[in-house]
Amino acid sequence: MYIKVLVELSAFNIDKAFTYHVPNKYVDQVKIGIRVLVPFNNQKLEGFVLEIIDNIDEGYDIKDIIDVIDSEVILNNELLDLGKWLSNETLSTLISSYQVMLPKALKAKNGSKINIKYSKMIEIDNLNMEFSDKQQEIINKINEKGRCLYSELKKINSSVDTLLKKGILRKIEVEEYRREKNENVDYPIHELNTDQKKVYYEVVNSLNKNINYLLFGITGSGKTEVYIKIMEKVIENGKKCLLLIPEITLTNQILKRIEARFNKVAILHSGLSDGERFDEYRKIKRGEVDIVIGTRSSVFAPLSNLGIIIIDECHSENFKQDVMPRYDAIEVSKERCKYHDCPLILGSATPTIDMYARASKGLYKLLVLDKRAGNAHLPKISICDMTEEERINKTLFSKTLYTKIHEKLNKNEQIILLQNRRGYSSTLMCSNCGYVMKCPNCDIPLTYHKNKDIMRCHYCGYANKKDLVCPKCQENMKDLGSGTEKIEEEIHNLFPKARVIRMDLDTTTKKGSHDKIITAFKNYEYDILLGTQMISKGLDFPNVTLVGILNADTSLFIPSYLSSENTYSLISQVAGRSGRSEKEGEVVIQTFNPDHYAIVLAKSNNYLAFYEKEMQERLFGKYPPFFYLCEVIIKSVDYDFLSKEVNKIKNILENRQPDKIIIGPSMMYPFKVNNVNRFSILIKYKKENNLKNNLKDLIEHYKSNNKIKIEISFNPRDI
DNA sequence: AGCACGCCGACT
DNA sequence: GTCGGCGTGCTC
Repeated sequence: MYIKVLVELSAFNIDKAFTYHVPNKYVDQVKIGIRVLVPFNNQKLEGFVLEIIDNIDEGYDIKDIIDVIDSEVILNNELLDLGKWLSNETLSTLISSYQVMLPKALKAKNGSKINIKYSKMIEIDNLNMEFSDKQQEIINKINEKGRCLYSELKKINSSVDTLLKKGILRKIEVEEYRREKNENVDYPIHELNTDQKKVYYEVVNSLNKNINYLLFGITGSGKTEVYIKIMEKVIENGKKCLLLIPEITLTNQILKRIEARFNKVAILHSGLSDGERFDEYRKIKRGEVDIVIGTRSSVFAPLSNLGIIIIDECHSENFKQDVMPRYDAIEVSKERCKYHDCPLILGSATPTIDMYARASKGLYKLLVLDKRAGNAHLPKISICDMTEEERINKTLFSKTLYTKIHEKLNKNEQIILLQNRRGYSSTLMCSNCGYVMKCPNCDIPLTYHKNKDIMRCHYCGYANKKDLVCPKCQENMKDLGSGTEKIEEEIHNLFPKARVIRMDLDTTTKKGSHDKIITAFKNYEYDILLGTQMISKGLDFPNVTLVGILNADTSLFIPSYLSSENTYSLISQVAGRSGRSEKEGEVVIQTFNPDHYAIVLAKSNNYLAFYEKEMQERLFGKYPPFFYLCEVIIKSVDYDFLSKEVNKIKNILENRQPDKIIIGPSMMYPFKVNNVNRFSILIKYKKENNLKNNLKDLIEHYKSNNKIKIEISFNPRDI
């Protein structure tokens, strides 16, 4: 018996199945889709069995496999095919496509061991004697439940050991799932209103059809309740549901709500430990859950009879992965729904222009919820012109916002403040010559972290002590910019009695810290929640009546064709956190560009007008949805060699694709990450016209050159 | 990717 | 003389 094995290394020049011989003692255990250990170029590597063949005609010196790793199939037929589709679709290595679908415990990676956790349980083996009172107590306890944890019995009294020795009891090992279940919280079940019912019936009446829906529902319109009712119906039909959300901030919130309604739920996100994720994955694979909730990569969850995929906050750029394989979970979902012949729902209060355009063309079926559910109303939004407004003590707070915050604090209502830090990190700069401290590995300024008093690189994690004086001119280094930490300080000064909690990258690194912050704020242990982007989506705090956007312009000035879309979306989303119950909500937007259409139209909540205006801009700038984009990323440690090659590559592409607009090569930002220099070439096109084949040729050409790496990103969401 | 082989400089 | 720097080639 011979097998074709795809080994764990991800490089284009070895991204193919190698042939191995299976010794007789392993023949019964080898199946397609399991992992085996093989010798490979003086190494021991793990790999996936892709094919079984009886005889071979190659002239290689074929080696024996060393070991069989799995007894159960890791990659079933759907996943095997999906991986092939994915690597072809994203021009990634096949092995990277398989690896991304699996939890760490099941990836092909020699030497990584993540085990199943067992607990020691005690059962009754043979009752053949008289017992003392103490012994009887143990026996009764076990009889109650059938089996008991050894550690618990031991706590009652130690006669459990005697009974074990005598063969009255026996010890068995039982698989345990590590994630502790949330204590059940009661969530009110809402009756669907007329609009919600319309959406519900539309979907439920075609559950066995492969339709892609775009659910355009304003913030607070009750999308989640509609999802829940639809999922109930899917489960009633004996099928499983997959619910994707953009980031882990939201997982616990939505998990609690879903677990209050359904028993069998699994969750997958990066905040879980490797062991926990392994356990959740096994539950899913064994068919023990009806619903999987998770972030991007859970789109590959091994549900065998999928009945629906719902992608909440589908406008989020988090659904696109920005390392190889550069896939879009929305496109993968479409593929999986096609396979399972079931619907896909893309839900958002602010669909991307691209999505809405598809809906207008009939590629997505549009569903609309344009009123807030219950007695809630949309908040009153006011724009605060920072070029005119008086500021309090030279802080970032305008008089308007300052006054409103005081008002709300006095009424015991809560406040959310958004510090949109993107592209605006706080660093130290020389007050004389403008010198800033940069990362030695990546060419970006280091960010100053006041709580630890260090400078840190947000890309590679490099950290160093801060320079007290400028190394060039010996002047003092000054704190520049306004990270959340600095604003927190300002709030303390301006509102000394207010209880403030901060939520950003720094305060949420620890496991479970997201949830702690959100829960504490929800329980009114704090008056003000200060945070970055991560507080903008999905959170539901009934007592919040004021949202302040401290600087709405930062996202507007990012040099990206998506900057208006992202600004509109961010403002609408964060504004949507205000006034979610009976109390009237307010929003204050501080901006230096009070006339910009993204801000003006976000204020009036006029998505359609924004869509029309933005479509004109996109047409003018030759951007999606009028043109497709493809980014060719070229990396090398060797700068001189790289800069020569990127120009060659541009010329090759221009010669082969005269029908396309080719921009660049340009230096990526940041240019250097971990000492690797990066250029990109942007391709704009209307028709594919052999583009993929030409890019494949390019990869083929450079695959044996290990000085240069090429990666392709179709429909990039970060340029 | 990562290991061996091979060819050149500077050290016990 | 040898240790070790990294350029090149190859992996069933």
